[in-house]
Amino acid sequence: MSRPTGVNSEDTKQFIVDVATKIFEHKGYSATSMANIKDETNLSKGTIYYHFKNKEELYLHCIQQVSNEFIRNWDITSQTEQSAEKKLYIWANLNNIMLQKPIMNTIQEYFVSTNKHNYDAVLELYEPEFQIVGRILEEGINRGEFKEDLHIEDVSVLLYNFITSLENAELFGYHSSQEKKNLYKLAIDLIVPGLKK
Amino acid sequence: MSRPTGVNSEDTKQFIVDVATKIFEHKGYSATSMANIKDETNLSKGTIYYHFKNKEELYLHCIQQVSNEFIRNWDITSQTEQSAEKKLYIWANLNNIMLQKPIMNTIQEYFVSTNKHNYDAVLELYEPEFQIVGRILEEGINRGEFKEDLHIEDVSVLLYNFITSLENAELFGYHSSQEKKNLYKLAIDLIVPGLKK
Amino acid sequence: MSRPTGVNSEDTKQFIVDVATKIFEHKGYSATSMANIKDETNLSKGTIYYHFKNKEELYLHCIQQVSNEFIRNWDITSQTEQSAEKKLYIWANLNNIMLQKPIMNTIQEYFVSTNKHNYDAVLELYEPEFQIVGRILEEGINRGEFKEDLHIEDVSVLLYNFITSLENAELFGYHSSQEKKNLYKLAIDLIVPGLKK
Amino acid sequence: MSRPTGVNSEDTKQFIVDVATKIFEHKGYSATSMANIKDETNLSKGTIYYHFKNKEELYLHCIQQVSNEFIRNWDITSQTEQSAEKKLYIWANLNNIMLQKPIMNTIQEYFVSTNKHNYDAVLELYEPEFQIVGRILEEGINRGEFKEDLHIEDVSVLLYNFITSLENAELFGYHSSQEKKNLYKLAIDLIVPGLKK
DNA sequence: AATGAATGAGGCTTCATTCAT
DNA sequence: GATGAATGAAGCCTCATTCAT
Repeated sequence: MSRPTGVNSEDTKQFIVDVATKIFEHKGYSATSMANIKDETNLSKGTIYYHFKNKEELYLHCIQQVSNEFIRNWDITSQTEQSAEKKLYIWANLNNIMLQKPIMNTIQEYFVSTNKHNYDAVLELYEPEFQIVGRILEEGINRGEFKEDLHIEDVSVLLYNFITSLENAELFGYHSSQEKKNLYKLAIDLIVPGLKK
Repeated sequence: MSRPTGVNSEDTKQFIVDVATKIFEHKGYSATSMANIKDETNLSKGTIYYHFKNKEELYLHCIQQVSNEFIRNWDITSQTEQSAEKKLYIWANLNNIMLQKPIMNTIQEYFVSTNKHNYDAVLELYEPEFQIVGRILEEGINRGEFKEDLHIEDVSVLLYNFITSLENAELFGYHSSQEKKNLYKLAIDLIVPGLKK
Repeated sequence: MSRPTGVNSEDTKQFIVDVATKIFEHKGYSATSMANIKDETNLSKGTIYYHFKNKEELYLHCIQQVSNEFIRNWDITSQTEQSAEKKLYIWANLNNIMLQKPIMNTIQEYFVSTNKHNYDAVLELYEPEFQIVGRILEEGINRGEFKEDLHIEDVSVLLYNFITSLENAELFGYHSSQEKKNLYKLAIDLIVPGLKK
Repeated sequence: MSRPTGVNSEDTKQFIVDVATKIFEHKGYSATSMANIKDETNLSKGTIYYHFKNKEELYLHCIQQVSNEFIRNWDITSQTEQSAEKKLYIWANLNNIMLQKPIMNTIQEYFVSTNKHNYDAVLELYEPEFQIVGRILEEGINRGEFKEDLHIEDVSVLLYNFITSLENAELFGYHSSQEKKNLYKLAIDLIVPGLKK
């Protein structure tokens, strides 16, 4: 990722967010330093602080953008009329493609390391992504694909955590893109029988 | 948690581990400072360093102990002859009871924030716990309960991540003990159909 | 030594080096603390670390500068055509004037206390100064002043150590400038007969 | 060096001094820690503090012993009737053999790092060794070997520093025992013509 | 005599942040 | 808009020393 040349304020800000996101994804909130971001962007500390009040604001900006991007991608990918089951596979695959690292893995750490105590505020951050699962389930029930007595709320939580937990796949030796793709698919394979009528 | 009075080296060491584990669980590796541990134990910095070479060693000691404890508990709980399915429920429940926070959630962060690159070393840390799942699956297949073509390796990873990801339940509003218990149970309910013949 | 007012990065850096050099000369490597340097400069710890990666780099910077200064001075002082014998006196006197403390006395301690094992790296540090002696000897032999069978390498080591060891003169009660000057001169008086034909 | 077996208090104390001397010689005063000495002796910290009030006392004890040993050795070696010139060679050689490290190289560092300001106290520490040189010179003059107008005081300082500075020989690539021996001999070769009539 | 657990001051370094230019 | 020098709190760790046993 290289610094935009026809520099304009908004570009610089976006550039910082992009670089910072990569680092936060990789190192989490506390372990990422403003110096890391400065080094990786080749900008000055002053510039970063010109665009963002502090580390926290920059972090939240990154989170927000990744979340929005995911939603946008999902909206595009899922438009076509398809079965809820198919949509689960698409959703899992999108999670894999976008490697939704920060959302689950770093938000929690960010919260405790900044001594926040209001969990509701966390939830808000990934509420939109979380609702995607709920909507798929709802659709599946309405279409008669899934069991009618599924407790959507609970199952959403389970599915959401199940899929996002796979960002750790790397740790378990799933390095190639294809291996990961298969793992995400297998996850849905495994869960679908429990959902279907 | 209050300081043991009949002071003896091993007691002090164990006391530090117990306190530190709680803090690491709560704040993760980087966000936990040695000062935190000093304050919470009411011991001096020197004493903590007398018992542990450095923060990393203390952390690994904590991880190890939690892991061992889990294994020990599992060995006791799972002795009786039971179906693999039943064992999955017992295993999930044990995960809930022991709130296996540090293992999955902080190890990854620890690794990245300490610039470790050797993934094998991480795996080793929770290998024993991880194998539990594998053995249940194997047993289920041998007993004819589960599908013969299950890829044990992959499914272990999925199940392990699935269940350990639920340590985030709190975030999603599952506060009471009973709510959590139900969630863990529901997770198995959901996955069992995908495993069974 | 007082803080420069027309603050500019390079000035600050140089100011730190100048202050640090004095302290390292006086206390050696291990006994000099960054806090000493902070106190003596009236700068903040952060500022010192902004200019120098760590204590070691700062120390080496000081060493380097003192060495360079000596070489520069020598190059100026020794330009004129003179006998090798005369040059020895000039060289000894320059050593006295510049009080080459750190080079011999602290480098060794620095090396050991930082667990360095590569002797070549030490040598490099004062190689340039060391070569001065060699060149004087060579010149003396070529000019027919000194014995032809002098082993330049060995004698350089001896002369270099001889003269630099006199930085301890203070310890032996040589306090006034004149007393020291005489001592350095006497050293050459004493050694010259052994060199001459 | 291994711990004496027929343990008795005085043996233990001596053992500590012997081990500590080696470490002080190698690392100097500040860089040597009581933990180093504990590790190297395989004794407990308590034991070391039982025998020595503190690090400083232990250090001075070591210095004292090395100095005494040197004097004792010198007294034995130099008894026989010989020329002053010959004695210089013997003295230089003894310096080489005993590797008189701590005396010159660490005392200075010890003094500054402990904020001592009374130089006389340093001198006292190695006065006895220092006097050896003076006595050789005196003898040389009385015997008619050396110039009558030698300023014994000054020349002693020069000779003493000259020879003790060679403890750095290692740094200059003189590793083998034979190489060092030659260097010490060459030093005297070089200086003798300046002393002789 | 000997031990080793405990202490807290102080050492090196990193960090988020500010601000004059 | 952008820079980078400066700051001081806080982080990790080592050290000499004490003391109950």
